[in-house]
Amino acid sequence: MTVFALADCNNFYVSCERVFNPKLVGKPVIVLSNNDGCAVARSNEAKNLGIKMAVPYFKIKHLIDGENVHVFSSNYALYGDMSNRVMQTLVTFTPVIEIYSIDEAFLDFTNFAFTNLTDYARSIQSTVRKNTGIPISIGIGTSKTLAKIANRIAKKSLKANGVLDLTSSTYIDIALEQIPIEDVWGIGKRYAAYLKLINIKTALDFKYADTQIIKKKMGINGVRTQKELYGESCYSLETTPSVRKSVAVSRTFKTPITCFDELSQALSSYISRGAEKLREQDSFSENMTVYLLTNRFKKESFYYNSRSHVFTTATNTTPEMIRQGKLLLKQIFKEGKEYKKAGVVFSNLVKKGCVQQDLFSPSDHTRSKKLMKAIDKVNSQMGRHCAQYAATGLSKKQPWRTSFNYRSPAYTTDWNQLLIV
DNA sequence: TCTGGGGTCCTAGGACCC
DNA sequence: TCTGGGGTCCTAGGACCC
Repeated sequence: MTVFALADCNNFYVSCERVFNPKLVGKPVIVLSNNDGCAVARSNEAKNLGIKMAVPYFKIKHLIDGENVHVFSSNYALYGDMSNRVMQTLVTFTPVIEIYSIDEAFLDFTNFAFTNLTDYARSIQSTVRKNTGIPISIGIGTSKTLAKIANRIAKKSLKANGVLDLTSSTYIDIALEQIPIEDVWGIGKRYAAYLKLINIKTALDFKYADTQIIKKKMGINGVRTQKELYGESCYSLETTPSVRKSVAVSRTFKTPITCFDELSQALSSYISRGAEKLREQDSFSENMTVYLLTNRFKKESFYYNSRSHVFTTATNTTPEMIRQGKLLLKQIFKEGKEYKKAGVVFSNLVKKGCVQQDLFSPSDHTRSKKLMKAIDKVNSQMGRHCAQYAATGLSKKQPWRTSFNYRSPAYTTDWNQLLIV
């Protein structure tokens, strides 16, 4: 039988801010999404004030001012680096680990037969805290879904205090009864709404529900989730990070754009970033999709359109992609609209060495490959936007640039922003 | 006034093949 | 009058995750 532990950082982005700013401990703190749009991380104190996940900033402004909530813009350089530190510590406790997201990892405890798992988890918890300053919770179960549920309870229950071992079958059903159906891993808003209609309200209801009904409505994954609640593991640990099957870059603009040239600059910079990501993982793209849209909250005037291009030979060369991207943009751009967001998706990715060449127009990419390599090197040594394409615009004050008005310093990744004590 | 970004997988249906 | 069966591949859309 498998045994998995899920280690999950508590209110991760907020905890990262607190490590370098201890005055924030015990106070309500939130971290906002791009353009300071929505609350994407909340301290427990902020949650207790009723600030919900992903709520727009402008809707809670009164609360923030009234209750003295500390507000931060997203600081991805800091969170990414802190995440690495946490993961590096976790690896020292078991080499069999799946880094599931920026703040979560599954650990394989399967062969820890002579270990008290709760004690072991507590020592992981305290070591991570000591090494990084980040508080984590750990849930243990015989399937990933049960480990997730154990983690959820570990976080909320005072008695569990951050660690819960749910491998003993005696307690599983008691735990499942406390879990609302929408909190089960794999069951989102849509399925939860349906399940409640047919009187499946908790994880326990789901476990003992008619499998045929689940299969019909939710397909094979619904059945898997049900099995996982029985403790039968259907999702194994993915220990080797898999290469991406698609790469996307998109941004919402701070202020709407009406002008084609500005839109084209924004899109060119997203394509440029996407091409960099492709080169980072040695992938080439066969298919590029460009899309744009107006404010999705103004339903009456909403406009969305997209167009794709298939490259004869898969590529990751920025200028070639920008050229095609602009052609696609021209096809979907409509005069007089107020655009709020644009993006690009690269799909049908091919690994280096597997790119199908064109028999009738064989091309030599040696020069462009050298150029891309040189540009990537400059940018990695001198900073991301050091060398860029003119198509992305030369002005620093483009209206489409994402704003971060409350961003903390990059304490751990920039010599000029070190914490001064 | 103001509302994020980046992914994965599954399924149904259409086109096509023999 | 009466029109089969089995299979693959691709795509769009819908669901989910963080």
